Amino acid sequence: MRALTPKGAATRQRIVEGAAKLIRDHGPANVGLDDIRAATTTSKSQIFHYFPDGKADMLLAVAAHEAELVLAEQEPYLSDLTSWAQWEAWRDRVIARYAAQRRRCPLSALTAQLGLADPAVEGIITGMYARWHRHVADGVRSVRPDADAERAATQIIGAIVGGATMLVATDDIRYLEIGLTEAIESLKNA
Amino acid sequence: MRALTPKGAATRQRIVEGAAKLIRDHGPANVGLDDIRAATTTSKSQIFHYFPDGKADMLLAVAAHEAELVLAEQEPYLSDLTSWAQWEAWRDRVIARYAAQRRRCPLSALTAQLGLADPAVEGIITGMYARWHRHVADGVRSVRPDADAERAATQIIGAIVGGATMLVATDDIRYLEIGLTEAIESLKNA
DNA sequence: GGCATTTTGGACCGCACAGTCCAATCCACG
DNA sequence: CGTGGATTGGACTGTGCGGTCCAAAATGCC
Repeated sequence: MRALTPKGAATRQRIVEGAAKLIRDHGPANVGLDDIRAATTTSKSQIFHYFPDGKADMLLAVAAHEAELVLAEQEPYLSDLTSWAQWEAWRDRVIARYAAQRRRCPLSALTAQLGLADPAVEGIITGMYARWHRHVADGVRSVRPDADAERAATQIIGAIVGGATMLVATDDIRYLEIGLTEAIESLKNA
Repeated sequence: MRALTPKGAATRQRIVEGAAKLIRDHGPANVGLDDIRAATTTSKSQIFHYFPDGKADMLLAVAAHEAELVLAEQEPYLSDLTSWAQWEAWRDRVIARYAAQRRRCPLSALTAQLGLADPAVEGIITGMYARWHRHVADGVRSVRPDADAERAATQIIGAIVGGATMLVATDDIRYLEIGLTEAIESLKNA
C-alpha cells in the first residue's frame, strides 16, 4: 500500500467509523456495503480503493477500531487499578458505559459475531482480550499481591463478557452489575 | 395448520434436527436452505411445506429445539440442586459438556446469533433463561436459605454465559471453569 | 379400488448485494 | 500551467439464495 494523502486517510477513517457505527447498531449481518456507502457519503469505488480485498478487509479494520474502543472506554482506570477506589471507579465506569449503550455493544458484536468467520479478526479479538487480561491481572497484583492474579483476571473478564452478552440477549443489565460487583467482592475477601 | 401424518412429522423433525446441527457447526449466517436440504435429503418444497413462513419460521423451530437441549443437557442435576454434592456434579457436567462441544455451542449460537433479529426467537431465549434462572435459584434456596437466591442465580448464569461466549471466541475453556467454580465457591462462603 | 389429501421433486424467479470497470475530477509538484 | 497519480462517481455484472409453483408420487380414508 502506497502513501495515503491526508484526504485519502480522512475518507478511509470516515468509512471505518461509519461502518463501525452501523454494525454496532444493526449487527454485521444486516449491514451491506450500500448502507455504509450511504451513511458515509462515499461511493463503491472508494470502499474498494481503500480496502482492496473488499468487505473482509474492511471488517478487519472495523474490528481493530472497535477492539481499540473497548479498551479505550475503560481508561484511565484500566491502566491504574492500584487501589480499591480505582477498582470501584473502574467498575462504575464499565457498568455505566454498558447501561448507556445497551444493545449497541462493540464488545458483543466483536466477540460473538464479527470474529466467527475470519481468522484474522479472531486474532485481533484474542489480542484485545490478552491486553485486557494483562491490565486486570496487573491491577489484581497491586491490591492483592497474594492472590492468583491470572485466575482472578479470568474470572473478572468472564463476568463482564457474560454480562455484556446477557445485556444484548435479554436487555437486562443486572447480569453485568451483579457479576462484576461480586467478582470484585470475592477478590476483596480472598 | 392441519393434522400432520406420522411421515410428515418425521420429515419435519428431520429438518429441524439437521438444521440445528448445521447451525451449531457453522453458525446461522453460514447455513443456507440448500445446505439444510442436502444434509437432510429433503427438497425445497418440503421445507416450505412444513414451515410456511420460510426460513424465519424454521429458525424459530430450531431455536426452540436448541433451547430445550441446553436445559436438557444439565439434567438430572439442574432440577435437583439440593446438596453441595449435587451442585458439584452439576458444575462438572456443565464444564465437561462445554469442553466436549467446544465451539459448537447451542447456547452461544442461540444467545448471540439466532436471537438478534427475530423478536419471536428472542422470546424463546428469554423464556429459556427464565426457566434456567428458576432452577438455579431454587437450588440456591435449598443449600443457602439465607442468601439472596435471585442475585446468586444471576451471578452463576452470567458466569456460564460468559464462559461459553469466551470459549467460542477464544477456544479457551478456563473462563467457564474458573467463572463457574468461583461463583459456586462464593455462594458456599456467603 | 377409487377419491382426497398430504408429501415430495426440482425447475424457475427475483432480488439483494459483493465486486468490477472506466471515465471524470481533484491535487501535488515541477 | 501541465502532467501524473490519487481520488471519486456510478453504472454494470454475476451470483448466491430465499422463495414460488406445479406436477408427480405416496398415503389415508371410505
